[in-house]
Amino acid sequence: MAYWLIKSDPETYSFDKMKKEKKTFWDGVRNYAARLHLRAMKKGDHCFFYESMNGEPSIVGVVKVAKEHYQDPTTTEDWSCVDVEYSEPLKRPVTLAEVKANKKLAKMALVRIGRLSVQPVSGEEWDEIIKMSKS
DNA sequence: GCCAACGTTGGC
DNA sequence: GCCAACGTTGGC
Repeated sequence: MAYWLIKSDPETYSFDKMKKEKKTFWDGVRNYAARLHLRAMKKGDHCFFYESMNGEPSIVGVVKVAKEHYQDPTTTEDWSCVDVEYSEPLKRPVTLAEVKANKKLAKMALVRIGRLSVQPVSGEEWDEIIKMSKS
């Protein structure tokens, strides 16, 4: 079981929309590092859903990988997408500011390489963020 | 709306 | 194959 973090601009695709639709395909990744991570995802892996650029950037919920990577249907070029399904919201959102303020999370890709739209999360980081969301 | 950081492109 | 320049992203 691996953990990931996927970012979305809520104007494009919000967690609320995800909740209503239950499932979506995660397309539009046009970055080699992100593509590498997409292709490493396995069915059943858990992902944090991160919303950027709308008020306070935050991790808002959890989704699961429903289908492993396949050709992104929105392009004929060599890009991948995956299917993800709604799992559960966090008890409360964990903001980027909180992640940055937590020393245990200083190594997270979210902090170090903010622009990466699909990134791996370690088990420790996952647990820590879940813990923060419950406090 | 500005600016910093990163990724990509293209010239050499 | 390196590196500078440019474009884009995203936080503030």
